[in-house]
Amino acid sequence: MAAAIDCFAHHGYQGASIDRIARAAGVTKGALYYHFRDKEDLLFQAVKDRIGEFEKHVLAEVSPAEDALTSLQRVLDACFVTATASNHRRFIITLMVEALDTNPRLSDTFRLELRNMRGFLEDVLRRGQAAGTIRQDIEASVAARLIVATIIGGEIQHYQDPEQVDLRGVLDSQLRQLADWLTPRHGASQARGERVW
Amino acid sequence: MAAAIDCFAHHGYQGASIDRIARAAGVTKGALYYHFRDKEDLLFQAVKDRIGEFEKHVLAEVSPAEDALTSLQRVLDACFVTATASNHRRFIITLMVEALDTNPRLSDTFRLELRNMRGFLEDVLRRGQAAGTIRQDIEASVAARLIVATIIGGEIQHYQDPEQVDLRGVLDSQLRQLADWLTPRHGASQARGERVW
Amino acid sequence: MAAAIDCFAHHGYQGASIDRIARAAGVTKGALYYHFRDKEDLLFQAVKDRIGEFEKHVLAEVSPAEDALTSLQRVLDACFVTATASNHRRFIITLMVEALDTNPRLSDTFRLELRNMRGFLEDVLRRGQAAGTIRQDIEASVAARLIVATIIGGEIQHYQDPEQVDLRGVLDSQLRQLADWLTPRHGASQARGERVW
Amino acid sequence: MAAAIDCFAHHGYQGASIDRIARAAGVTKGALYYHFRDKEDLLFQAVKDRIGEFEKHVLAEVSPAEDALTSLQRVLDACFVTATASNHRRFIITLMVEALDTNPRLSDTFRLELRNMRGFLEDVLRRGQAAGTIRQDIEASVAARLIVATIIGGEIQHYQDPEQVDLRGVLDSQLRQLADWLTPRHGASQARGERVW
DNA sequence: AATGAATGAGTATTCATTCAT
DNA sequence: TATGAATGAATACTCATTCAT
Repeated sequence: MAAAIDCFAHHGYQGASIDRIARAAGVTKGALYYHFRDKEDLLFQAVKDRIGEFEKHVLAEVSPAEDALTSLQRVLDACFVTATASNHRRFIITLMVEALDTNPRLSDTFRLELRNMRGFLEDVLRRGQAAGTIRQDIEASVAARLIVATIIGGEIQHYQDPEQVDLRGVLDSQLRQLADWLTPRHGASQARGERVW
Repeated sequence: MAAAIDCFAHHGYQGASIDRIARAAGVTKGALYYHFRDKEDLLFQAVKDRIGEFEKHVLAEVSPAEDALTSLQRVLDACFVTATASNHRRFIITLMVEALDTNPRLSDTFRLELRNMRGFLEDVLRRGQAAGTIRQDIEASVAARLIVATIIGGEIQHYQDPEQVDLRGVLDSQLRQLADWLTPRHGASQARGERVW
Repeated sequence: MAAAIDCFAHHGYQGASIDRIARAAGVTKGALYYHFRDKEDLLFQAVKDRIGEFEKHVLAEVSPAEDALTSLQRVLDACFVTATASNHRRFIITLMVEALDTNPRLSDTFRLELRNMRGFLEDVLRRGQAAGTIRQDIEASVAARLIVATIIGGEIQHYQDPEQVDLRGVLDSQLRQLADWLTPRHGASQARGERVW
Repeated sequence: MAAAIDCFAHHGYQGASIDRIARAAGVTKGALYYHFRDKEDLLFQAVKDRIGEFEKHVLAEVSPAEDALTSLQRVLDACFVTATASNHRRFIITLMVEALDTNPRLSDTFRLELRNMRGFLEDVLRRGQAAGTIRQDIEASVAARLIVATIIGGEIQHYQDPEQVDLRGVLDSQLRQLADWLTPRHGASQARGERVW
């Protein structure tokens, strides 16, 4: 399975041949087919495995009690760890893009995962708004989309150009930007309580 | 060529067979091989074509004289147009992710393009800082990375889940966020002129 | 196609590998796949070809004007020729039995062919009855079934055991039996005109 | 073994995978290989089992003392029972045709069985001729071949097209035809004792 | 007596590429 | 310029068989 994830992460679904995966795993193709129904099954098991692991990681780190910005930091840290320690974020991003039009069932899985992630962030932000640590005039769902966008876009830039784009740096600056933007101000529009988002 | 771009955009490089491209183009495989050395050549011509077109589009729209935020809006609009009118942004994003490990030469091309784009945005921001319309305490290069990240991440979320993620909406909210964040404040830290980014 | 028919006739559908057929035909597998969509397509083309040829042969030999028994002889002769000169009857019988449960579409084709053949014989017999050369008390449809049964059964015995079962001899004796049985008698039951079949 | 016979009967030898047989039998492949040397061994045991059972059935039903036509009826009845109650006739016919060229050893077995059957029928007919209930001018061996032919041909038509070809009906009409044909006449040629068969 | 895991040769099929015409 | 036929290597997958346990 580890070998499969590695191959999928680097070559994509179509590019990772069963032959290569088997060789990487040090077994024969027959052995793979004994454990997995077909290539798609292998892929799905791998995807489920990794998504589950990521969600577990996030849920373990983020406690509902704490401050919204701290929670945000925890999520970004989880992304960093799973993106660098294992190659598992890359695995997911590579396959998500490849699946867009080619594999509806896989695409469904990823769509659901991103929805979950946006939903999770939305909750965090709403709790922050209730606690008064997050601006009221920002729509949580819109902000969640922006956060997810920056994470994905940052990761891709990093994979593309590790020399110029340091993932840690991107995530840190992103967090500072978000803190800057999400924290209540003491200016005029805020005082009037208008919702501009 | 249009047929090739379409096939590549939807099925990726590996998934788009010469046969399918030829059929989509209404010619035979032999005809393709008369005009292009091989599949990779076809891909490169397609990529060059589209990247060039996008850059032309942006450069035509953005005039160096105007306000930084207006320029930013122009860039986002260009992204929107090329992402929806043709499928050419999707073509680029799909192939960029697929190429990451599998095609170094193609990956180089995309790396260069993203560097260009970040450089372009950096220039715009720096001009804004010089004109005083953009906060001084933000590092232009870091902000450029964030902008590119949100664009790419927003697009991917949109392709993934068009029902829940409306590209126009994402880009608009992104522009408002950037305006909010990049515009000079009249608070304390700003006054002191510290650079926190 | 000739090579394919030969392979199918001797090894059956499952036993005839594309590899073997291609080698027998002196081309590569790719060439086969250029001309036929898949193995089943190749089989169907072959079956259609041979069934059509057999039917043409029979229809060319049998003129509606002539005596019923002469027509019968012509049909049996056609079976003999196509069973020995080419291997095409064997091809059909082998595949018909193999297809029984495994290939519904092919089985349908064969079902239709046997129905055609029974229908054809029925017509011949009915014309004989109308002309008074065939007993009235025999139901044409039942007799048609018996005739087809003896042909198929005779062929199979011949393929099974060519030393002991000479196809020519079986068909000849069969014709004599049929003549003996189908020709009107001058005995009692016949005089009374009862239909016992 | 029952599961194997069932699988072989429906899918043929090549089409019945060890896996499927094992699953149908509710055991693992390993268990099969403990009891049978290989797939061919399994097949041979199954064939021997069924052929033996059929012969026992026939011999138990047919007593040498009785009338030839009654014996014939008994044989046809045995065919009917073993063809419908179990699927064992079908098993034999399917495999017999498949084995023709592909499995010489199996083909030998079937050749022997058909020879036995023809020999058995020949004996019955000869006894009938000795007793005067069967026409003298028919060669017993030729008639035996015809009888076997009609049985096999009738069965195949029935398996092929159960809606149009009712096995019971075919066998009944066949028996009546045989009775009609084999019974001594009181006409001219018969009186002269010529052998036309 | 039986299992579960594994093997390796084989199967149908695809696909980038070539080439005579 | 373009086609149609062909190639050969690669691909996903199957299956009879083996074997340690």
